[in-house]
Amino acid sequence: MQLADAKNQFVAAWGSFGSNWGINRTMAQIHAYLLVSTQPQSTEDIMQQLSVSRGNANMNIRELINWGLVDRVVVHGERKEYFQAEKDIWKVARIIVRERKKRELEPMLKFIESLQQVNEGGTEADIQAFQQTMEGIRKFGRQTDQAMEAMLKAEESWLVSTLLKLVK
Amino acid sequence: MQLADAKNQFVAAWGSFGSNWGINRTMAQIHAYLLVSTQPQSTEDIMQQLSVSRGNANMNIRELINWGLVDRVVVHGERKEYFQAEKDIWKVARIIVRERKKRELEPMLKFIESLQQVNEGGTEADIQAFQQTMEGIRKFGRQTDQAMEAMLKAEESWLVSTLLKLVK
DNA sequence: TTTTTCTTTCAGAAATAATTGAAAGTTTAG
DNA sequence: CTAAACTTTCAATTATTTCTGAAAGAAAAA
Repeated sequence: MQLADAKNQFVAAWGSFGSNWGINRTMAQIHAYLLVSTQPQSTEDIMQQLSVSRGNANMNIRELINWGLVDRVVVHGERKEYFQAEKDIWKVARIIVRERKKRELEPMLKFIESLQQVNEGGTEADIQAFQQTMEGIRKFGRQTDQAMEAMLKAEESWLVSTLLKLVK
Repeated sequence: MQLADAKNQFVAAWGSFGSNWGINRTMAQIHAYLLVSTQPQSTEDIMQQLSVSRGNANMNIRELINWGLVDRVVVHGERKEYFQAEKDIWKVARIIVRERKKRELEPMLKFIESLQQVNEGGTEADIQAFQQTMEGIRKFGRQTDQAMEAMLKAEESWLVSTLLKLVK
């Protein structure tokens, strides 16, 4: 199999994988493209390789930098900006977990907790049922939060080395 | 706080939370609505409460049943179908993990593995760099897959009780 | 069988999200 | 300072996803 074909397939697949998870296609594709580029790439390179406009490229590169998945790098003697992706997949995963935890999980948990203050507008039993449903979600959310926290602090091998033992 | 308000807020929030994760808004809202309903609800109920069309309601209910998150139930003496959601959040989480693992993670892993067969079209170093990137993703994917497998088999408390120890 | 009740389908419409590209803004070089 | 090189912005356009509602299909009742 040809290297160039494999890279193209990877970029396309990463794009559609991303959109299944609420990440826009172009952002995921740029990330994939930088992951399989050996050299830092310019905006022009990205526009040309992925056939996207300058505005689109700029916006999504910026968002990737924002997440901490991509860095600007200076290429000696060149004026324009170049970009490269973090290649260590474990670091990438940690960044994504950290960001989604902060941006989505934590606000959701606060919200659920605020809903537990219900105290009128229904029978005792109805209120209790609602509170229990919220409590289930809250507990699960807290556990997920703690698990993510653990992952962020743990070593690369945390998952398998400990969980496999657990299953046995 | 009023019970009815809390329920409405929950439905709305769950809908927008879902769309951040690639789940369509109405599907998430129907799920949320059934989660906070004490009685099984009919299609009519759902249409009315969420202000959605019959087609939309039908389609998303079916998809929820497909995932295993919602069941059809027979209400004594009634002809039409009623629906209720699984209320145990841990069961819900397991179902979602199982389905996404099957639908997305496993196919992605197969695909990445297929890309590791690259063997021409670049310098030795370039090919190696690509293969290493793929290997990183593959390893991470395999570990995630195993962790999910562990979760599916483990008890409710698997996350915290074991991972917190790990962090210390 | 015929009617009634309920469920499913799907083409078109509406809503939402992503993208373009030209213009404005910024930075560096001369 | 002025021009050139590069980056950012954003209104308008395009693409994608979701939703509607009427019609067709199915199942139960009469």
